[in-house]
Amino acid sequence: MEAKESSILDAAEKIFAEAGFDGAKVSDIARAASVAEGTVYLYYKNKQDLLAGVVGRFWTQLTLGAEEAIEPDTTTAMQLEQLGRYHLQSLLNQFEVVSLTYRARPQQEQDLDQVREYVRVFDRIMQRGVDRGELPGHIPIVQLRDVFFGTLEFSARTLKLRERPYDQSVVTNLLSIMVTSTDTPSGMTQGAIQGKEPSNRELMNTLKAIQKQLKTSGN
Amino acid sequence: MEAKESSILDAAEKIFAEAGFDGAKVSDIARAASVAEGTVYLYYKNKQDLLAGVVGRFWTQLTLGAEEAIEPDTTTAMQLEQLGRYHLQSLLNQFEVVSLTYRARPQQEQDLDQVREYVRVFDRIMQRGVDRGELPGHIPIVQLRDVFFGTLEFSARTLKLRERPYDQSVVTNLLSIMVTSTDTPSGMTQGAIQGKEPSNRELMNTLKAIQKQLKTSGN
DNA sequence: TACCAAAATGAACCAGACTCATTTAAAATG
DNA sequence: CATTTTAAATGAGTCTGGTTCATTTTGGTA
Repeated sequence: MEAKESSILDAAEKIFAEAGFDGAKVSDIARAASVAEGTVYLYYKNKQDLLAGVVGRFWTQLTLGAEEAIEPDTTTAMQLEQLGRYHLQSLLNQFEVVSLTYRARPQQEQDLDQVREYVRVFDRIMQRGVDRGELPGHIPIVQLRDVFFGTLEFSARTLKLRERPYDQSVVTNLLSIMVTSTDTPSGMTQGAIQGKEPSNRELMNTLKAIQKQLKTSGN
Repeated sequence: MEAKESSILDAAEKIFAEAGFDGAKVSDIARAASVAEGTVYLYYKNKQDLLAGVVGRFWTQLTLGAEEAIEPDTTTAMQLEQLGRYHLQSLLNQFEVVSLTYRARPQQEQDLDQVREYVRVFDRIMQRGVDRGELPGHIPIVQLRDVFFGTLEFSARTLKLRERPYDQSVVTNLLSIMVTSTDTPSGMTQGAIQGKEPSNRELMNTLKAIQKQLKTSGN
């Protein structure tokens, strides 16, 4: 039975989430899945592996959701904002599962390929942004990725800690510094420049210049 | 004996670092500290608590080091850069211990007051920066804090994962987006504007204007 | 209905965290 | 110093909970 495996995962997720990795007993998980203790080990090598299963599934689903949450035909800034919202919201909604990620085998190991997969969603958006000239390219994408996910994850923790709900401004502000313009809604389409407003591209260039300016002004 | 407690901590740090929390046996730690197993429990309620001790001490020392690493009489940008360098370097040097932090009782609990203490170093720098008008104040410090620490922590992981050494550009780039000008060395003193260069303050204002511009241009 | 392989079971096993009755060391007392 | 008192340290034994595996159950096939 295929369904049994996923029923075990469901149970594990539930128990892990409410008791933490150490607090969760395999016997409890087995009971919650209406299965004998030994059966769990038919599907997962050990408790650690079971955790990896739960966490892996979470990130896989997250990837699917992210791809849905992003409109393919909008600006990079907009896409980033969509991903940012989605990501922060997910972190908050499933905070316990996310925390478990850190219990899952310290880095390395292809245990968490799914996380890597998820991260690619971001990379694709950024690469496209650079190609379209919508992003100041002076900071490598890899670094921006750490800014993006690092910030959101820490923000989520902060919000949880203070028992605050989802806060849109976190995303907005993050993007304001990453792209130096963000919450520009859908209206801001590529070619369309309206009225006497300087184009975003122009502003972006000015900005770039200013930044260079600032960078060399000291010393 | 006071020294015994710290000798236990030393042993624990060593064993935890090389075997991870689950892999480390209390008996090994005891042996490494030349102490009977029961003695460990005289000083620490349980293994978890022992871990908290190790991690706590680490952050306390980090705080001390940070305060040393920061020149009190320089610009905010400079101080941030100093803290950034110091932080990233420490994360890399003591990566294993840092990772253990996440095993130490999921948030809440005053278990990790020491971390909170450390974070204040950042807050003080920022608050001073705002007071002196050296920072664009439109993003709350709390959020910038998450940007700062979140980014650096994720960057450290990335570097470790790719087996790369300390990379100064991470800090520089981070600050370039946070302060919109950073690696301005000590020369950039408050009042001193030299030559025909526009002052940083001026540039900052222009920037702010542009950002507002961009923010409203769409829609 | 009889047979077989795969799936499931749970009692038994065992590692390792934690306890506590006993021993050893240190301080206080006279 | 000898003696009592108090504190610190010990490690054998307890106990919890993850993991194994001989046995049973299930589901399909001849």
